Amino acid sequence: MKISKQKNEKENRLLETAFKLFTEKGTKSTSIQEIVDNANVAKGTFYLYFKDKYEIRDVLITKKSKKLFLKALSKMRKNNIQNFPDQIIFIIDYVIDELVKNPLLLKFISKNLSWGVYNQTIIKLYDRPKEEQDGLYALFLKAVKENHIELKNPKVTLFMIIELVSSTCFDSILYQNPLPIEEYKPYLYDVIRNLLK
Amino acid sequence: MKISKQKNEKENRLLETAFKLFTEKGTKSTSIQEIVDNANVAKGTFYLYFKDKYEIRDVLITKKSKKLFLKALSKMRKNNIQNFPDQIIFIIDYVIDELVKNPLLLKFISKNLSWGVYNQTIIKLYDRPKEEQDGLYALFLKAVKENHIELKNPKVTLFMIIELVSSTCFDSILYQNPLPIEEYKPYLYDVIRNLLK
Amino acid sequence: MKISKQKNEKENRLLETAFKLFTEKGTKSTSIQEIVDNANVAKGTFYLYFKDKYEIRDVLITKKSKKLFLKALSKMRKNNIQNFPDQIIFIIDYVIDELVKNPLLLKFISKNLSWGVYNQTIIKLYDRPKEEQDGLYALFLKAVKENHIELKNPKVTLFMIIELVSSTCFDSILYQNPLPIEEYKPYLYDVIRNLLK
Amino acid sequence: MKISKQKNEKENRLLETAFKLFTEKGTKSTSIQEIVDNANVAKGTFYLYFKDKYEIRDVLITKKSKKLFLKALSKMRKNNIQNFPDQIIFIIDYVIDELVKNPLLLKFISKNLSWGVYNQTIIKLYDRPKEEQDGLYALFLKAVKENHIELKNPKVTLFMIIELVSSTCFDSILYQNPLPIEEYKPYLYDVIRNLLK
DNA sequence: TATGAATGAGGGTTCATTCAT
DNA sequence: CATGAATGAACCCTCATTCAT
Repeated sequence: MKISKQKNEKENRLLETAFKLFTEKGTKSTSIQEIVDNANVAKGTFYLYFKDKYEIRDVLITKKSKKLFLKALSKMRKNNIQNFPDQIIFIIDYVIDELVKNPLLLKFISKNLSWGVYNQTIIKLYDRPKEEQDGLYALFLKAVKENHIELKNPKVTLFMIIELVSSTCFDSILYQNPLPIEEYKPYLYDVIRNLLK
Repeated sequence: MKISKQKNEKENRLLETAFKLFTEKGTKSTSIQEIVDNANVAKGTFYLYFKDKYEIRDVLITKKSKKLFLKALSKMRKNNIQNFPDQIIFIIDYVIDELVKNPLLLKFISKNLSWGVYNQTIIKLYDRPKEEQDGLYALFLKAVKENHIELKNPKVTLFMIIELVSSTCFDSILYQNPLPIEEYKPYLYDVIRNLLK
Repeated sequence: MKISKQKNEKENRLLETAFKLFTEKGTKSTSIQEIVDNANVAKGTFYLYFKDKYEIRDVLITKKSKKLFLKALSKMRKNNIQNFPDQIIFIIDYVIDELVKNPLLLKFISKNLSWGVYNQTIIKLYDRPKEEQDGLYALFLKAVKENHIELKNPKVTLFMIIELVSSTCFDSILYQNPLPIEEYKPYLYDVIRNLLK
Repeated sequence: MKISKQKNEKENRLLETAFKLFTEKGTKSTSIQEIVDNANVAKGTFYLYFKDKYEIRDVLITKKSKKLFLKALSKMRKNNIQNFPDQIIFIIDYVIDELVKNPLLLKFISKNLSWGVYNQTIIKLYDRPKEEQDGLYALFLKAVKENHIELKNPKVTLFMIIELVSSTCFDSILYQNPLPIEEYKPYLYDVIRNLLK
């Protein structure tokens, strides 16, 4: 038990250090040497846990994203929001606010994902056998049905929403382009509500 | 004159070779050595024209994009399309079709641009003093006015359109996700027409 | 007793696994990690039985060679061959045939021994105090005497035979160079019979 | 011209240094780092001339062997030896004496070639289009014919001679086993003369 | 005996950049 | 303008060996 604790501790230290460095200076220009130096771990130890720099990056993206969405979902349930478009907006709003608070995370995600890939990451996030019923896409579908909303193609709609939000908010939060995020939100939510009609 | 032709010829050979290699094997794993070898040029010559690998990459993105949009605009004018939303859709449709024909270009652009950056690239494309009146944003504004279209914030609208198109079409063309591009187009154009009301 | 059986079992598992990997991918590119993984044994356990990778290799060469020659000798005795040169040829022929059947073993031996070293390995094979009378060299000497064969220097003759056989047969079996082994044998045996006159 | 001289100089310095280190401590335990350090050359320079450690080793073996045999042939011609077996013995004797004087070279060759491979290296040594008539095998054949010597299969005979000489002399020179080389020579030359009858 | 997490020296390789020609 | 040999920092990765459990 003590051993497995230590083991976990090293892995965590590597993950946290890598995240810090990746956000500060980008994945490409962070060397494994730097990661292990800052994590106070031997070089070989890195390879005990991760195949290479890109594996630790992917683990980080998945972990961080999962955490973010789980928090959003749980908050939404607590707030007892019933109306479907309101639920969607709530989740988006929550995630945006989190990213505003944590621009490093935003930068990290944005720098490591090309167009469209985040979409797949997020949708697949919960698609594990046991939790499938709770997967993001499954939840979306279920909610669409229950709220008697008619969409020509719900999958396409979800896809467009995720892409629109992620690609535009990145600019808005980090560069206030075309508007600061709080001013941009009304336009964005307007379009989303339109998409859900 | 012959000399400056030759000079230009070397630069062009470097650009074309770099483009070919970047699309085939990615920017990162293309070395300057490979570029100059394939361009039949000495290594030092590369540095006469470009600061480093990333400068030549940026020059390429801008050149290729500019060419693409200029062709789209010129085609649109020839076709004498008057109605404003039709004009927008025509340009988008033309660009998408070009990228479908040339997926290497699409892949190159997508792999070298993170969220939101393409947007800025495109908008700034023509924002040089002399051509400002013909800049993409300027053209958009002028057309909005002339067609008596009322948009709360035209800049935001243009921004959302570009981001939505670019981020979703990448997935659709390359991976048929969520739908093959031809099936996806109707949904996309529908949303765009809605945005322009 | 059960314990010592288990101990022996682990050692044997290590030996067999190492042999398999060494023949498949070479000694140098087989790591101790691979050996212990395939033997289902912990890494530390390896060091309980062998000093390093090269010790286990040497143990293997000796064990495998010893087994081969013991089998050849026992077969020869069963066949009741009396004439001395016939005995020598029989043993050589038997060993060659075994190596033809098992080219991995041949490759393993050939890749791990440089010129002349195999000779010493073989000659010393039985030179342990108690068995000296049965050592290869002792046997050879005894047989020379008993058959009233006159050799200027029996040791030199045995040495030349072993070297000639081992160095030429390797090429012949594995690469059919200068001839396939079955066509080469007559030339080889001819020379050996000449050496024994 | 000055450049190509300098270029050649670096390559030669690398070759000589590598040879020295390889003979002193073996190919495997000589690192490229050591080679370039001792040659006063940057690490990258090594890769300008050789793919890896094993390419420089092979270049060395071929160069050194070629030199050795060319010297032997030229000496033989000067000495005007006519009788064929005497010619063969002369060449072997010359090469043996050279290796006795230069045991490092012998060790280097012996440590880097497994059974039978040297044979091929030597035979192919001069088999280039223009010199084919002077190739070792061609020379052997021509001489066999001219001296009206009848051999069942000259290629096999040459093969056996080379292997017998190389594999036994290594032991004899370096370890005086089974006899010091000068005492061993008569036995060896006896067998060779027998082979050539 | 047996384990296997941790180590870190050491090796091979790449490549952007410089500079003398 | 053009060259390309030379550089050497930087990187990734492997693996034999140790040692606390």
